[in-house]
Amino acid sequence: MVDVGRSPTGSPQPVRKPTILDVAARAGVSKSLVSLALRGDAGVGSGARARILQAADDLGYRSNALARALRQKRTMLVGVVLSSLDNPYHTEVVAAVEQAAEAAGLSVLLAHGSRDRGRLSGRVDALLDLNVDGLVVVSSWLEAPTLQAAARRAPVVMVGRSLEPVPGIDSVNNDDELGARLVVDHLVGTGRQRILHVSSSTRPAGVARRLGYETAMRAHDLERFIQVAAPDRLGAHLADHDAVFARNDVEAFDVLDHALDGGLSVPGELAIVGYDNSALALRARPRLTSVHQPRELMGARAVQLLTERLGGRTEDRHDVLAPTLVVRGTTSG
Amino acid sequence: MVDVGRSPTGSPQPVRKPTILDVAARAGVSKSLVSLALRGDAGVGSGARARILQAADDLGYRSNALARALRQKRTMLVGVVLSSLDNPYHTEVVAAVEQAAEAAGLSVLLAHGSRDRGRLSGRVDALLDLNVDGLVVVSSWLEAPTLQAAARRAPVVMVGRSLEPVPGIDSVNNDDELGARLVVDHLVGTGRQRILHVSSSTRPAGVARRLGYETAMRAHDLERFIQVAAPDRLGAHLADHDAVFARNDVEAFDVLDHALDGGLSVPGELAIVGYDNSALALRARPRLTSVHQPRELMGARAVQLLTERLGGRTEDRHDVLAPTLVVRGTTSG
DNA sequence: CTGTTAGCGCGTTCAT
DNA sequence: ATGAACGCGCTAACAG
Repeated sequence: MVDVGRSPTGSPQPVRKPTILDVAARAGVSKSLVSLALRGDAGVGSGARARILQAADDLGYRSNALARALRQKRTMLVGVVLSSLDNPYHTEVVAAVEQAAEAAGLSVLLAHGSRDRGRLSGRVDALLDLNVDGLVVVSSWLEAPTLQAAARRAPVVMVGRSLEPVPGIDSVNNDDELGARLVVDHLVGTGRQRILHVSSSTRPAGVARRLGYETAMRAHDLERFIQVAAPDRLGAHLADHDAVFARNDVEAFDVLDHALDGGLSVPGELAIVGYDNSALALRARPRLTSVHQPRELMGARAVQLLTERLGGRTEDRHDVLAPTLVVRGTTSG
Repeated sequence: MVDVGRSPTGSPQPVRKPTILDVAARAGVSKSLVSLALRGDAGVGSGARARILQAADDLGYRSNALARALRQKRTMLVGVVLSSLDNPYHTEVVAAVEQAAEAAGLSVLLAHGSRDRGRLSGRVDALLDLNVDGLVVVSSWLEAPTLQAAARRAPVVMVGRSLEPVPGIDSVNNDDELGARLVVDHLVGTGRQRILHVSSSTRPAGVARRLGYETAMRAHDLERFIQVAAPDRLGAHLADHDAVFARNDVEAFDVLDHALDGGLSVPGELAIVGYDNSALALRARPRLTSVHQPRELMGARAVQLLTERLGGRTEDRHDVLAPTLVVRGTTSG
């Protein structure tokens, strides 16, 4: 019962992980040949190959990814940084990136850093320290210097809008101004005039959407109303309007909540539109009209841009995809 | 303009990352001393130390985490696997684990694997291949063999319930049976009798909650009603009951949605209770009564169990924390 | 005390 | 099919 490696409780520590040398010894060949065989190199005799595979299997050998990465300088890993686990849209983008990465034979590691600059850039470093082959940023909280420093270590693609375009990093975004215009046009087309724009933050995307709202409202020759406070401080504001265009679904959801609390009928007295068309839009009652960002496409493009960089491209690319409006209960019915 | 390292677009590739040797050369010392100095070893002359730090700074040197991990066999990394990015409760648990890990000086890497066995266990391997010091599993989809194999490589802690306790891995969980009893007692205490339990799945936690429901109902000498289909196939079922206890908040939210669609008043005609007390509970209208799992505590315990294992503990531990009921609008008002 | 040399850790790669 | 060198940082043993 002195069976190290399998204590009564099935403990973890004991067994030193077998290395390539153990496999080589067991198969009676050199470690070089083991390396070749395990990676399916053609020039390995079938006898040796069989013995090697057998030995590796017996020992439960797994090559040490660290050692390999150290030598090859590539990991087939792409890091994804995100600052918000609780905004469904962000996690949906992440899922899309994962899917595209997997299709490209890349493995995704996530690092999450709440909305704190320091922590977040620490997470970026953690990923880069692992020598990820590329980085996808799903957060607008990283500052240009941090991003550029990162880009010096690995290709970086930003999904979503950064404050200013950062030289050296690619981006995939939707056309926020167009999205805002779709919203305003739709609302005006259904007879709304006093359209309030709600945006609690000055995140880049929010700014772009606000500009889009202003432009579109001007085009319709309508008065602009902008509420920059958080939705829960809307107070009696809502009653003065017949529609709200919120910066994103999260805020639209909150606006809806407040409107209903205030006894307003939606969409009767107040129409509400969100942005992102996230899962939240489908949880709202009534269902939330929202601007759809083509996340699958965006995720796929992000990975594509990354692999292009890895392939040698050096010019920056900034893809802008067209959003679409999904009309639901908060503006019709 | 042959300035490699800073192409016109600020390209990434060029500059070979400086190694410890570069720093040593620049400071005119051996690489050993650089290593010592950078890690704050006492026995380094202040002159040398200054020159080394200066050199490192000039070069923007960052030690290669891979090389270090390879040597030291520890990474100060803890991997977190999760199978659902869209269940708020899961991401809340992850956030709690992150916070606790950070407090313990550990850095968290996330791997996400939808609800597919194969993919998920692939993600586990990816993390282990990076030599994470420990693994926290926030998913009930990993099978015992996979978990045990993982535990052979690093300490594994499961947050939440696995089908069977897996020897060799620790766990932190809430008492699902108690949670269910709290729900039933509360409902009965407010005059409900025909309480339907809704559970679309047979995940371990769901099973435990169902058992708890049955036990509690029996204790009250009440008839048990169990609906195992997804909430959207509830049909007219709801009208036959005066309360629903759903397996988790996601399903409770859906039940609420259907009840309202069906013209039932909540909580008047139908009371609804969820489980997890996730962000979703606060998005529902009326607000969802739900069983609170102490996630911060659970996250902290998970990290604690991990560090204990790293410290040498070999007996399994299974922490069970007490849930509490948070009463809100779907059962009162 | 301060600093150096030598070699390890593990897998890949190249010349033989 | 193999030995030797390599990638990069850590560390035990040793010299000044």
